[in-house]
Formats: sequence, structure tokens, C-alpha cells
Amino acid sequence: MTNERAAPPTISEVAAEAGVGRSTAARTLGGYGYVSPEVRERVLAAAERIGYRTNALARSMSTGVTHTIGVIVADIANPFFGGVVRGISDASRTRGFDTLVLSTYEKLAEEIAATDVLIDKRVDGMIIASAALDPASADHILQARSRGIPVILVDRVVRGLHLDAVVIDNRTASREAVARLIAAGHRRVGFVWGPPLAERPSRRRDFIDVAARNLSTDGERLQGYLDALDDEGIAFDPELVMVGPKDEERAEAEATRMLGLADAPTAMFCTETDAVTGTLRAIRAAGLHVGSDVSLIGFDDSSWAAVMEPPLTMIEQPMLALGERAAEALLEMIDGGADSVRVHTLETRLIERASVQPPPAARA
Amino acid sequence: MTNERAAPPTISEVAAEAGVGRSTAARTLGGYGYVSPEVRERVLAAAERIGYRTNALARSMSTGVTHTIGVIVADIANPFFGGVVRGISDASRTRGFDTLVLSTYEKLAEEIAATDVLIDKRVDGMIIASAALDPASADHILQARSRGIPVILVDRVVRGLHLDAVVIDNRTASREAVARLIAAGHRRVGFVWGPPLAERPSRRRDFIDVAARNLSTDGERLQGYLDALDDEGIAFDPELVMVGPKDEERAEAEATRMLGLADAPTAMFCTETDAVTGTLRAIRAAGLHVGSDVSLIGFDDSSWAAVMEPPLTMIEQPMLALGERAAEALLEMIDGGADSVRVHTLETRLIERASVQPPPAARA
DNA sequence: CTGTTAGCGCATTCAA
DNA sequence: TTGAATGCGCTAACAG
Repeated sequence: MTNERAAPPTISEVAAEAGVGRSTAARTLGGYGYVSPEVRERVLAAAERIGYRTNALARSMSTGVTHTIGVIVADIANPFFGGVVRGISDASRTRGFDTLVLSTYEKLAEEIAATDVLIDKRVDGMIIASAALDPASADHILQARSRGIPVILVDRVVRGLHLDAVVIDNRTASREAVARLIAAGHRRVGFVWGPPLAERPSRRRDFIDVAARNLSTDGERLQGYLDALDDEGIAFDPELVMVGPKDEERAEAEATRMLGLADAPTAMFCTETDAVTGTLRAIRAAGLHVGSDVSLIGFDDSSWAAVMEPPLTMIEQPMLALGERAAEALLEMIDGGADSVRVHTLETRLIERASVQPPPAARA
Repeated sequence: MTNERAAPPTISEVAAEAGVGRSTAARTLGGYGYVSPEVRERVLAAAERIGYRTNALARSMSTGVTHTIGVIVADIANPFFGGVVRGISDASRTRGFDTLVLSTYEKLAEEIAATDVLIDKRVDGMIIASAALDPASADHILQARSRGIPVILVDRVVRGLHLDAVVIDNRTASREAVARLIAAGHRRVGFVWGPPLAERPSRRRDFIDVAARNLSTDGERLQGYLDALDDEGIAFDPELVMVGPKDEERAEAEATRMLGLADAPTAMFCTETDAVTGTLRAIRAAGLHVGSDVSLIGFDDSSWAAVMEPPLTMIEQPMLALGERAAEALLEMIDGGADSVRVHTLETRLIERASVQPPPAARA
């Protein structure tokens, strides 16, 4: 009961069954050219009878279009990218396009291999959340572009690369969140999920350099943090930013370190979900309470954040919209439109709940 | 700087550039047949020079295999499916297969359309988390199978359909979780995320019927709940199971209703993430506390569950493993192996944290 | 070991 | 309006 693998019926067989020429059958089945109503019916009936299904491969072979778009993200299991991919596939599906999704786990080599796969499979376009930090490491993207394949970046831009992109304004979102913390009275706010550096720089400008060379999202978020501090004339303290690998364990360790400082932060700004949970663990382990002891704002709202005790103030990213817009922009390029390079910036939203309170000292 | 869309270099062009015959070039580029080392080098160099990339479509056209597997799930943005899909793509990628993912949002019509797309694109196999409740509504799956396309079900089985599948033992997982609650002293435990029924049945056997006709996962979880009650001789109370649409709002409303009962439940068993957050909202709104006032166990552990106050006792599903196993099983079928139908059942794990406490009355 | 010859299934001229 | 002939780029016998 397995692989009988009987060759699928072809247009020729339908033609024979209907008693017409191949091209006549092809025209009615392919929905192009002229066919008399009667013949049309006959062909359709014959196709139905023998269970004909068009061979998209053969069609792509002669038309040159596959009606599939390639998507490259860091990790499809990450809720953020899951949302983006959903937005992309929903938007493209309604236009008759399917999506081939590849995860890179932030490894450039994987990303390069992924673009090769997509090129080989002749996708009509690609949407990439690239791990490339500069033009020099984005050669594979230019490669695709030079082959005439429309490409649009999503979530992150590659600095110095003149390409279409759909992103959010990370710097502003971050700046506003930290400003909110400062407005509540905090002067010492920790930054969790910092630069992936082995050692902590001591000078402020080193951090700015790092931010400028880092993944655009991470860099902009750090820059926004710095902006907010500047706005209020608060001194930057290197000790208050996390360094090291970007994972929950490290976030917890760094948050714990900060909380143990003589002049400990009274608020924490976390730039990613795992940074939030890691920080939460650290706060609890230190015997402190969110809100009353240490305020917190994090990136990427989720239904969990709303049921925490206390409910967490979070920055909501329009994941679905990011994907939808990226898909729409890409399809437009595929249709031959939009020649100029454009960067679409979508709005984020600071959802205020109860994790931001005045610092302990200011209360009393 | 847009669609120059210069026709990509073909094998013939490489052959010309290298000064050899088409097939010789094809052999070295395709990695089959014999080619002398010297000629081989020459061809490779020529290919490199003119930027040749194999056309996977043309190759598939003549070999009959696309090296891509189709995946159909309810919603790629759902963390559970995101994990499953990641498992699938990771496992298949290492074997040279890519994945085409389609979401159905639990709508059978979408699922049927999705299988058609996959058939048309000639995927080498499919992995489906079907929304079909019985063989009668799973005709599209049999259709694919009869065309010789390997299919393997994941997460849920279609009762009465003799197909390979990779699932977890929902009934047992559920039974053990509820047993844990009962062991802590609870006699009244609410079941959140029940049958999608408009009205609540009054007889126990109606619930069993519903469970048997429902989505296999949901049905088995309800059945496991019933089993646990039976094991301890606890009477089943229809009022303690949620009915209606399966969404967070409804979960909250139903949990609120139960908590307002004269003989309110002292523990809640939630079969999905949104059921957990909805229930948590209800508990808080009622001015109660998780653990001390009402115990809770839910399905699908996440890093958030561990940082809740108190940390939540949850059932962990091996999402990645489900995907990996499904992919492995499918690839085995594609390789022509495994003729017999097999159902792989993976282990779940009850992660005990602090949301399960003795009921208030039993304390004092 | 290499080159020639046929298809794969469809879309697309071009005649009829 | 319909059908016969070509070609898409590659693999796969086949003969040289």
C-alpha cells in the first residue's frame, strides 16, 4: 500500500481522454487562450475523471516563475519570527504565493547556504532578516539581487546596504521606554541583552561604536538607551549594561551582578523576551519584587506578560504587520513596480502595566 | 537597478565556456557519472567564472524528486507549532530537504487547499497536523497517499485513519497531571479548554462522546481528566468543564464562572497556553492567588511559566522532537523504507513547580 | 571517459 | 477556435 508512485496524469492524457489536442487541453487547464465552451467542459470533465493536477514544476519551467517566495529568519521557533513568518505567508498566500522558510540561527554561513538554496529553487523573491553586520558580509544578498531576484529585508537592516526594508524604529522605541523609567524617578537603569562582547568596555564611546557595528536592532536599542540617558543628563555607567552571549542564563547572571552592585539599578530595561525572563529570575533570586523594588520594561509583549504579578509594562512589536508589509512590498517588486529603494518603518507601542513604579528610595 | 532578469547561466553555457560537451559538464556539476579529474577542474572553474547555479526546477523535472517536503499545521505563529516546524526543518535540512509550510487556522477547507498546493508543487512528502475529525473528512490526505506521496501525521491522529503518526500520549499526560492535583487533596478540579460546544451537556457520557469525536488531542486530554477522576472515585461535574470557542477570552470567562460556583473548584487543569493565561486572569480578577487559593497545572511549558509568581507546574511537550521524528519517519518512507504503519508516541514531562498546593480547606 | 540523443510536462508561437 | 511543433534546463540511457 506504499509507493505505487504511478506517474501522475499529464495534460496529454487529459487531452486523449477528452479527445482533443494537447494544446487545447493545456489552454483550458492553464486558463489561457481561447477554447469553445463545449470543448472546455469536455476537457474539464476528463481532467476531473482521471484526477489531473497541474504540475507546477513543469509550469515554472516554461514560465520562469515559481510563485514561491523564500524567507530567511534566525529561528522559526522564536515567537517573534513566528509572527513575522505568519504575516508573510498570510499575505502572500492570498496572492497565490507559497513560502519556503529557512532558519539560520544567526549564523552567516547558514544564511549564505540558505540564499543559495533559494536561488537554486528559483524563488520569485526573498525576504531576509539578515545576520550580516555590514555590506562586506552581505555579498550573498547582493548576489541574489544581481541575478534579478527581488529582495527585501525585514526586522533588521544591513547598515550601508541600499536595500528595501520593513522595520520598526528600535532606537525611538527604546528611548521612550527608558524615558518612561526615568520619568518614574529612576536614575540607575540596567540594560539587559547588551553587546555580545567578551569584556566590558570602560568608555562610553566604545559602547557607541559597538552599537553601530552590532545587529541593527540590538545596536539601535542600545543607542536609544543612551539617548534617553542623555536627554535627562544622566551619567552612563558601563557596569549597568550586560555583555556576553545573548541567552537567558547570561541575562540572569548579568542582572544578578547588577543587582548586587553597591549602587544597584532600581530599574531594568530588557531588549528581548529571554532577557526579560532571565532578569525576572535574577530579581526573584535576589529576594526583590518587580515594581516595588525594581521596575522593568521589556521588548516583545505576549499574553504571559499581562498575567505576571505584577503585570509587565512591555513594548509591543507589530510582528504580523512586519511580515505582511514585507510580503506586499516584495510582491510589488515582483510585479515589476517600485524601483526606488524604500524603508518602511512600522509603529511600536508601549503597553503600560504595573511593572514601572517609582524607585524605593523616592517613595517612603 | 531592478529586474535585468538576465537569464541565469545554464549547463550548456558552462560547457561552452569549458570547451566540453553538455553532458560532461552536467555530470561534473550534477555530481554523477565519470569525469576525468582534469576536465572536472576545468568545468568547475568555468562554472565558477560565469556564476553558474544549478536549476533545481529543471533537475526536479527530470528526476521526479524536489527535495522539499510540505508541512501543514494550524498556525505557524503558535509557539507549539513553531517548535514542531523547527524540528522538522532542522532534521530535513541536514538531509538536503527544504520545507514548504502552510497554515490552516484549523479550517478544513484551507487544509484541503494546502494539500493541493503541495501536490501541485510535487513535494516528496508531507507532514500534517490535521484538523480532520474523521476519515470522511480526511479524503484529501488519502488522495495524496493514493498518488504515492508519503504522508505522516504529527501532533494529532485522525481516528479511524490508518496512517503513520508522531504524537504524544495526551490521555496519559492529562491523567497524570490531574492525578497530581487530586493527590494534593483536590476533589473539585476545573477543566479549561473543553469541547467547542454551544451548550453544556448534562450527562457524563455526552462528554465522552464529544471527546471521542473531537480533535484527537483535545479529546484525549478530556478523557484523561475523566480517567483521573474515575481512578479516585471522584464524581464528574459538568459544570467544571469549559465549553465554547477555544480562545483566551472564553477561557477567562469560563474559569470565572467556575470560580463563582457555590462549590467552586480548588484546582484548575488547563490544556493549552491560552487556557492558562485566561485562567490566570480569572483567578486574579476573583481576588484569589494561584497555589494558595487555587492550584493549577497547564499544558505547554515555556520560560514564562517558570518565572510566574508562583512558578507554574506545567506539562512539557517535546515539540522539537515531535518535528524531528516526523521528519525522520517521513524521509525513511521517501527512501522507500518502512512499509508498515507506525505510530510513534513521545514522552511528555510533568514539571513540578509551585502552583500545586493542598486546597485551602485542607490546610488551616 | 565523453558526447549525442531523448525525453520530463507544460506554455507558447504559428499555421490551419 | 484548434492542433502541431519548439523550447525551458536538466538527467539519463546510449553509443563512440
